[in-house]
Amino acid sequence: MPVPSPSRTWALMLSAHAVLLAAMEQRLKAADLPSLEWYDVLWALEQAPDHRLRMHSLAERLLLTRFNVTRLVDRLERAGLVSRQKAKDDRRGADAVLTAKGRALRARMWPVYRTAIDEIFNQHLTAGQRQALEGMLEHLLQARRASGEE
Amino acid sequence: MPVPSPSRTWALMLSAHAVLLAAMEQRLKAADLPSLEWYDVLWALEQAPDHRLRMHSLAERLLLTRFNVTRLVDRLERAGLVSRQKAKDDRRGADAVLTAKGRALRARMWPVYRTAIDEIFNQHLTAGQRQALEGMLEHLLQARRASGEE
DNA sequence: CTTTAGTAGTTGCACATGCAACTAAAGCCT
DNA sequence: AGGCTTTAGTTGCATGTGCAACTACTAAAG
Repeated sequence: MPVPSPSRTWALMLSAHAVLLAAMEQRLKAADLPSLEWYDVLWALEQAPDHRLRMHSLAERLLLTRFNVTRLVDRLERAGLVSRQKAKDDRRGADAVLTAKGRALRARMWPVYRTAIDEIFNQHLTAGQRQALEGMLEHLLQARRASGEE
Repeated sequence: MPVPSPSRTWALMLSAHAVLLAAMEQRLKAADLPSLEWYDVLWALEQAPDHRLRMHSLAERLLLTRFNVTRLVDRLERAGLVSRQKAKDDRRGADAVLTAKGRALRARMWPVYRTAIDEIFNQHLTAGQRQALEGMLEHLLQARRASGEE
């Protein structure tokens, strides 16, 4: 007769993620801004050299599948926030490139997102707790990476 | 000129969630079992008195919207894992009721899920870390609840 | 070269989700 | 009782996601 409750800690992690993320999204929506997913794309591109990334490395950074990124970029392109350009060195490839409008939108999103992170997340933890949490999460991620590349 | 990286801790939380959850789902799929979402429904019902729950309280427990639960239960019902029964006391209401088949499936899923939680999550943290983590997550959730019910 | 294998990205189709509108039944209020 | 509001749950429609199959190109092997 197993105790069938999944590890309490893991269950809490799932709940906390769901609740906090929903709260974040709500903040953005209330400010008439697009989703966190769009923010992630814009931010990934803004950080990238020349504000451009190959589709597959964008997928890797965002932890999404290639075909999902294809369509995510479709949407951002329709909204004029990024544009697609054929890669020079490999004629199969395409870069997603941040547009001026995309940069401007990200700049408008960031203060809202930042405030939400502070109020929903950071503010409720001490610096020591945040550091401990980072350590744990990084360790978990690293363990996963190690087991994935066998 | 804001530093536009979202809080590193928060970003790590998002990444870790995505990566660990994907790993969990993969384990289930590799064992030819349905998703965690289905597990959650089955487990919520198994814990409930009489193995039944009103649709809206199921939604609340699973942190899903009502209409999403409607269709989630549709799918589980089609698979014979739960059945719907009109509530007696309130003729608008409906209960989702766990079937024998549903119980059996959850029993088959649990060992796989449990192992995955151990190997992907628990094993990489000390008991002290898990406890600290639980404390933080609970505190965050509680802060959210407090701010939600104003 | 030219065949074969692999990689980058997209697309068709089936399925899942979000939102607003809907039906049906309670619950109030006078 | 009759009407107004609220609550439970479902559904239509537009949008998003997952998987396998596809096109176009590159790279490797003979």
